[in-house]
Amino acid sequence: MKIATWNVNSLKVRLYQLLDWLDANRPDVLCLQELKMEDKAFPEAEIRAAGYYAAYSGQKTYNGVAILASSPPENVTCGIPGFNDVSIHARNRATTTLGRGYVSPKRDSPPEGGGFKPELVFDEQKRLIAATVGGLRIVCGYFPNGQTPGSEKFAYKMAWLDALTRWLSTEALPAHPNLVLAGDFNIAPEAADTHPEWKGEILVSPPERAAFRALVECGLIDSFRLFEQPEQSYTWWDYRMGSFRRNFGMRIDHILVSSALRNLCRACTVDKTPRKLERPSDHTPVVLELDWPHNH
DNA sequence: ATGTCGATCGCTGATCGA
Repeated sequence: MKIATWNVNSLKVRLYQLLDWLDANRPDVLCLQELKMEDKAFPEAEIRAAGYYAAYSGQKTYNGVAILASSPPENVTCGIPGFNDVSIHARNRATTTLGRGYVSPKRDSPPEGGGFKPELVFDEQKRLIAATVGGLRIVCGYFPNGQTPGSEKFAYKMAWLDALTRWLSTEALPAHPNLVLAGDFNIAPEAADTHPEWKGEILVSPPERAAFRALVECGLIDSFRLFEQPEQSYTWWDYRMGSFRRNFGMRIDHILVSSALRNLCRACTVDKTPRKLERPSDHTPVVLELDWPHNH
């Protein structure tokens, strides 16, 4: 099986690059992030004509994730159980200030007497989709960016990471020992994963890296590091400042595999070619070759 | 550290997020 991940930064803009890439690479599974479109706009016919089935969870302007596969994805679930569907009042404020488009459901007027009433709030950010393809559980994630350490968005990122790790260790991994977690993690796990002169804090801060380690410690392996890799391998370069030309990037897109799959990994590579096209995404695909028959 | 993108609202530019 060939399993890939790519943050396309608008599926509308990148559709023809995506179709070309599918033709050229024929992955069995492709995880997509930052669709930035609602489900009703998803290019179902074009994807199907390219020979792929799709499970998707879209959103206008922000986020949106999909799993494309050469056989129909089964048992599709969206969001992190316990995070997306059971938020408490304390999160309400954070949710409403996370930007345009993240409007919380209307609150009822305060109860008589002004007493505090815990309130359930649905987290609307479409950042996670999971499905079974060829007997493998595929989890596709668009991790929060976090903006800057100390910000409200950073707190959201850390809460999201915590919820993801809990869900994987207590539910998803026990239920699906053969699991792949792929996507835009918005974390460069080690010093080797950023340009040596990188100065920023976000995506590399100690708490984010600790959260990445906690994720790995619940029973996952960074497949990219199972293999010898070129120096300064990155998956994302800022559009500004000629970052791609200077290879001033970061490795923030990852394919993690459960321990049961470790010895089946054959190769993991970054494909820089789409980043060289006209109007590229700022991210480029990562591809894992797994010794796992599609009709397992 | 930010020179670029992409999307929105709604006008052809300002604003936001990354």
